[in-house]
Parts: sequence; structure tokens; C-alpha cells
Amino acid sequence: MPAFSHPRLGDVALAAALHALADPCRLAIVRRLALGGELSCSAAACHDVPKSTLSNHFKILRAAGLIRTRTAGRDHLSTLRGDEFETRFPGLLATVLAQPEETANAA
Amino acid sequence: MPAFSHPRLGDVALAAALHALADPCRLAIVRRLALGGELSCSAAACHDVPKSTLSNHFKILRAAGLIRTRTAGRDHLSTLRGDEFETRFPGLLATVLAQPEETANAA
DNA sequence: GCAACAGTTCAATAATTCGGAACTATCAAA
DNA sequence: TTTGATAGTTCCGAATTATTGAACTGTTGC
Repeated sequence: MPAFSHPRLGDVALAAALHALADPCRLAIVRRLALGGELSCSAAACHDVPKSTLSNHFKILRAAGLIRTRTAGRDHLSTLRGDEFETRFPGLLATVLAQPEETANAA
Repeated sequence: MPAFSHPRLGDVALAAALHALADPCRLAIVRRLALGGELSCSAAACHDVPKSTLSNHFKILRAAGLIRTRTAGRDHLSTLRGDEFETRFPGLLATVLAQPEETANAA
């Protein structure tokens, strides 16, 4: 794996960004990354998501310009592209992350 | 058509809301509604989207709690559920609408 | 009545997504 | 180096979702 391809944020469409965030598993990953630090694919594990699906989620997040992934041995560590994303889509990530942790069911 | 079913905002998941906004055609509809007023299905017309597709887009927006639709003769007029949506997802709609009009291509 | 129009629903097709199995690459130990 | 376990990706068939023409419902106006 000779490094990953990361889009320039200018090439990311708003629809792609929203789509990437519109998935509970991907959003959970982004939330964790927003706390800081790097996250390996396996450490991300939303409940029982298979490896291949998880790998695909990371790919989508990468394509949306949300994360940057580097290879470290056999791990692929990802970090948020927070500042860049903020520049491209001002306020978007912060607003989404500010939403209640999900459990949408008020009476 | 005995009126439409509109979810309580408390029953709308964040993922559903983001998904609804993650489509250029639907987002264009929401942008127009955000300017105020009601919009009929046919008046919404994004370029060359067929009626059935458009109808489905409205259905998705309705299910996401973004719009309310009422019947007026043979027209189905929709309005934004702006305040309710804002209460459920603080800042979300405003932030999305504040994003550049789309044409993501800087060098 | 009839014809035109606004939208929805249905059904078939197209496009995405999911996930198991196979594969690649790294690390650790002997 | 060889063996074995681990981290991730890729491949590809299955399940899900999206698209859209055609048929249908209800409305308006003649």
C-alpha cells in the first residue's frame, strides 16, 4: 500500500461530505477522531461491523476529505482533517458533532 | 390523498436528516424553500428530473422532517419546517445552507 | 361529460452497499 | 528464514436502495 490518495478539499462536493457523515458508523468514527489522536481501522470497530465494511467506511471518509490516513507498520492510522475541512465547509463538522449523540426518540 | 404523514422531529435520526440533505436536487429544493414561501412539486424542477423521482425526493425530505406538505387542489405545496428542524438539530440547516452554492472546484 | 394537469404508486432496471473469502503486508518469535 | 498471527484491502456475489417510465388518482376548467 504505497500511501493513500487524499483529495484536495476543493474537489470535495458538499453532497459527498454530507453523505459521508450520514452514517452512524462513520459518524461514530469521526466523533472519536474529533477527540484527538489517531485511530486504526480495527480500533474503530462500531459494534459488529465486518472488516471489509469498516475498510470501506474509511475509504468514504477519506474521499470526503474528512480524514487523512497514514501507514504505520501494519496499521493504517487516520486523523481528522479538521482544519482543512473547516476551511472548505465552515462550521459544518462542528455543527454535526454538536448534535445529540443519537437516540432520536422523544415522545 | 388524505393529507401527508409528517414525522415528529423527535423521531427523526440525525443520519436521516444528513442523508436527506446529501443530494444536490433535494438540497436545491431546501435552499429555495429557505427563501420562504411554498413550493409545488413541479415548480421545484431541478433541471431534468422526472416527476416520479422528484416526488420521491419530496417524500424523503418529508420523512426527514425538513418539509411539511399540504394539498391545495391538485398542487402539493411544501414549506420548510425550519423552526422545528432547528429545535431538533440546532444550527444544522443554517450551516448547510450557508455552504457555497456548490461548484466544488478550486485549483 | 372530457381533456389536460399535478402527483403518487407500481414495477423493472440501475447503481450502491454489505460482507465473506482470499490476498497482501507487517510483526514477532524461534 | 520460516511459521503464525494480525491489520487492512480487494474481489465479487447478494441484499439493499435509487431511478424512472407507465399506469393510476384526484383536480381543474371547458
